[in-house]
Amino acid sequence: MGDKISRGLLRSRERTFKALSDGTRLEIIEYLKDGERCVCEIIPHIGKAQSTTSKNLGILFRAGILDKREDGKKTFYRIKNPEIFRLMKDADSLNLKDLASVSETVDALRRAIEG
Amino acid sequence: MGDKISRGLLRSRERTFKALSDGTRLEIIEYLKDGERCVCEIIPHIGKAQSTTSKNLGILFRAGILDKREDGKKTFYRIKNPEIFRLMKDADSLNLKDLASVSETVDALRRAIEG
DNA sequence: TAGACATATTCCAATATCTAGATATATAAC
DNA sequence: GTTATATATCTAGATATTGGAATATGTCTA
Repeated sequence: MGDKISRGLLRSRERTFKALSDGTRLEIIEYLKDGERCVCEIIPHIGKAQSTTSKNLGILFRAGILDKREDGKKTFYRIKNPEIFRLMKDADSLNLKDLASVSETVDALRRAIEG
Repeated sequence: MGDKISRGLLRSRERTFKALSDGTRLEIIEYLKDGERCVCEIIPHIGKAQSTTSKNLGILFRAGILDKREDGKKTFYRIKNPEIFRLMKDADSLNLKDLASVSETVDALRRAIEG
């Protein structure tokens, strides 16, 4: 209990969460859920400029979230570690519990009014 | 496979990760690991201005990560849902796997050089 | 070899957001 | 009135996001 957490661990958490705190990058991750895709597919799917998409891919790559493979003139990105999806699921379940408690509150209010 | 993720889910993930993408806020979360603390304890522990700390507490509260309870003239904050620590663990294990692969690489290089 | 293509990278500009501190005010409890 | 806290305003600096344009690299192809 109460163990001091290392600065380094905090900093790497921050880096990870920062990489994930952008909608465009979250969409890229979702798009790669089913397997690797070449940049030429990712760009039109995301619908942003080439430089923008390339920069975001670089951010995810440097954060250790994506991996890449070059084949001829194409580059394919993929999820480096599927554990990232557990992170997503955990985030979702946190958010869903929030929604659930809101809906419980709404239900309670409804009962109070109608009942 | 390939199910379209809802915009709403993406947006709430983004909100969650954004709230977690700041070192000060990560420290607050760590500080609350062992139970609730009043703002009067959190401020000196974090070592930032009162307004700054209060703002960060508000961000975590509005993101659904912290809960609060008022007692007299004091306010106590606590972790709303301990699942948040699973998120932290997941982030750590992603990062540690990265470190592991770096250290494997270093080891391989060392073997190659030293024979 | 010349040229087309895929991608990364860099530079630039515009805009937006974040972070923090300082200060002041509002509220409620003591 | 003092204390604890939240909130708002203002400032200032830092960082992020995007697009555009240009450039560099490397690969494939005619």
